[in-house]
Amino acid sequence: MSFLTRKEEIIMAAIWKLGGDAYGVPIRDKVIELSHQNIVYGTLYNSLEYLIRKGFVTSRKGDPTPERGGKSKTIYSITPEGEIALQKTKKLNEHIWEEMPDFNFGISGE
Amino acid sequence: MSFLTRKEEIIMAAIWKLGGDAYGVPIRDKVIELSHQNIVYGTLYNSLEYLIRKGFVTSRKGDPTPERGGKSKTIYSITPEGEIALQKTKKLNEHIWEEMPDFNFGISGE
DNA sequence: AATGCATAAACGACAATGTCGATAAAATGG
DNA sequence: CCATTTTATCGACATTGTCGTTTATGCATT
Repeated sequence: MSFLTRKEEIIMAAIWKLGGDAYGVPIRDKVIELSHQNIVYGTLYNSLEYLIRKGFVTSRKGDPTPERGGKSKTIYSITPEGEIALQKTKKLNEHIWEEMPDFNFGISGE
Repeated sequence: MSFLTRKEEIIMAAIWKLGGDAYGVPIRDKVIELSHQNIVYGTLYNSLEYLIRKGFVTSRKGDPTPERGGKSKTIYSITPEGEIALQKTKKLNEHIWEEMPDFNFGISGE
């Protein structure tokens, strides 16, 4: 495709809204908040892997200062290429939806 | 997911903009116009199949009055469920992109 | 220091979608 | 009939999406 997939878009937007980099748990929370849909960690980390392969995201190990426990956090950051991809996706969205003729869109009841 | 995928979204939007139903060739043209990306028929018809399975689109054979030749056209139409899916996708887009903090978004040069 | 608990990430198998090139089917004009 | 045009379908393979399970790591309590 060359655009972000829907899932990628949501995940990238989530990281973006978290300031451009964040680790798995808050990313997941934000994805759920944005999409109103659950996402399990397996799915999230897999998708992040795809994004890394494409060069839209990088990852690095975080500080070894966990509050309570757990593996060391992996911080995911959006790359410049990732920003561009996000921007292109935004443009695509706008283009797709502009001047959308309304037949009976959203007027189901009256 | 439960949302339309990116490809599905583009194809649905294309049919929508064509008045709610259309056959393969104009759909393809519209998809290319909307996405600025090529799409081969194999891809298009496959995706249409997925949409049919999901109940977002129906198909029927068109009039047997081709201009020059070709198999009889297959007309694809958006169902009420398809409209709803399209609407949900639109809402999702809006939600994802609202209040998007601009770091240096789109300001690459100066 | 062992055990259990909580947190974070990674694995692995399989399903769903996306992609492309090649092929088939139908109709018309010569 | 045959070549050409138009439309649709097939089939193989790549990429993404999904989920349940497992591993790693550190803190707290005994």
